[in-house]
Amino acid sequence: MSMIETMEAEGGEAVSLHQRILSDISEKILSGAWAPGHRIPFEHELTTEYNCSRMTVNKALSQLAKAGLIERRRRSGSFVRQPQSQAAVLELHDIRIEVEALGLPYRYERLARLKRRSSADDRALLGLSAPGLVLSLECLHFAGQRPFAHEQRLINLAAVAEAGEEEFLGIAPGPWLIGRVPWSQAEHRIRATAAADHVADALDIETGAPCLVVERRTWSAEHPVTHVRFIYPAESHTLVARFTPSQG
Amino acid sequence: MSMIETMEAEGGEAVSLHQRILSDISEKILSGAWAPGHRIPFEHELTTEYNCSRMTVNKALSQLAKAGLIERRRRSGSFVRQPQSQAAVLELHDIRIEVEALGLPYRYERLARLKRRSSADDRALLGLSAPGLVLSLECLHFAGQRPFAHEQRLINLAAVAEAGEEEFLGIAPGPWLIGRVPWSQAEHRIRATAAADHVADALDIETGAPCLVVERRTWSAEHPVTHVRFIYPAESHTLVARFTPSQG
DNA sequence: CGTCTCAATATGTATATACATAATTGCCAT
DNA sequence: ATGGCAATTATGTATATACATATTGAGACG
Repeated sequence: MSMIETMEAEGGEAVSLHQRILSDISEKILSGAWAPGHRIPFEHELTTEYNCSRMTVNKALSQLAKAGLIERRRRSGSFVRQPQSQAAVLELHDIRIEVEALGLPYRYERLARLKRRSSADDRALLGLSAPGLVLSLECLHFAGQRPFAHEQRLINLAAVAEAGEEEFLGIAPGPWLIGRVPWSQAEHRIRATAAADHVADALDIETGAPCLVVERRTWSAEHPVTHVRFIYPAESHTLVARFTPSQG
Repeated sequence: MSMIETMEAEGGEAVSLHQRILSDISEKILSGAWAPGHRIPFEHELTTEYNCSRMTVNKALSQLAKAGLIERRRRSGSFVRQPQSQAAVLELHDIRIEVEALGLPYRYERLARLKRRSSADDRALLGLSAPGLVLSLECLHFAGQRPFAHEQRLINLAAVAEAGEEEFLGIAPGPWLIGRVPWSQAEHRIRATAAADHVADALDIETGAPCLVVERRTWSAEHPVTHVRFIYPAESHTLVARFTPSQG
């Protein structure tokens, strides 16, 4: 009776059962169909519902528990946990606007520009699988006399061909892209780091000084568009995000 | 020959094998002993090293892969991924969950606790206008053996009187508050900084080393509830946030 | 000399089974 | 009633096994 059907689980996609259980239950929880506190079916019941072994159900539920969506109690069952995730509103920030909000004159400078075939690093940053042309840019943003942020950017020319003809001397890549490419998804990574020589020079700070790094990847309809890394000298910059719980 | 020894794996703690494999490998990666790109032993080899079945090893490695610490390639093996730990969405994050998602044992320690009348600084941080009682806490969160985050917290006792009776020895203030106080608004500030003496000591890093600072203020129905400042050693931590435009 | 095929290999997913552990239920004796 | 002691139950962890699937590497062939 062993008949491993990794695919085509009764007319579906080519997904593993494990995945299917996971998404089914996540769906029910995130959609609110199963409210916080609700007891989800016992492993035993899911076993018959999905016609699989307890191990499979158990693995999926354990993962949901680790992700914080459910809470498991021996002898009692598994329950939907209360809060829910809060969407972060970190907005695509425009450095010019930030600087001008401080009442300081904004200035932009393009340091370097290079069109090349994507390296493995480039592809990793952009999330590309196949090689192709990319545009690599390095820029500086000033607030008054002082360097405010260092920008290192990759643009996937397969997605935005016209960028290959632009020099980016008079306009920063951010505003240029926003006007041209509708983005459908973005991912931010925020961390602290010690300034490397190269960047420290550009920002006129000491090598090793703490900096805030904001990296952003943007997709347009599943196509990777650009990757950008902003480096701000510490103390000069704070990100602010506000939340209101998405109701209870 | 089945002899499930959930405990006392050759003179150790009462930890599951699964956990032990997870922390062993995480430890090697996070400490740098296994550099990015390094091929970790095949499942087959770990099977003999830990004297267990492949399923157990497989579960642990799959979890590490999901946590982003390693990358698995069929026919080639499993490799340490480049950057560092990531995880942590920019929600109301629970440090315990972050740490456990890395497969490391979580430990919490309260360093200091002080009930006092609010100073001007306290009021500024909490956003209070009138003086009153506050509870000041200092805590440390560990991932395995190493300090993971330093927490400095103020609780407005006018809003949460019961907190004054709690020692916070067995439970961290975050989870304690979440279970008790419905929050209606929160504000995050994120920046980089150089570790001050005091914090560097606690985190076991060098004074002046770059750190990521996450501050959060929380309100419940217009009443300031708490202000907390988490300090993470740089490189050990990255915030990740995903967006999809909310259309308009 | 390139390329095509095939076997070997490491991971991926699933099963059936076994025993451990914690919590609740219910029963029994006091 | 009630305090304590099983029995039951649901989850937790581990094993051995089976087959799927992707990729590498070596050998066959045009």
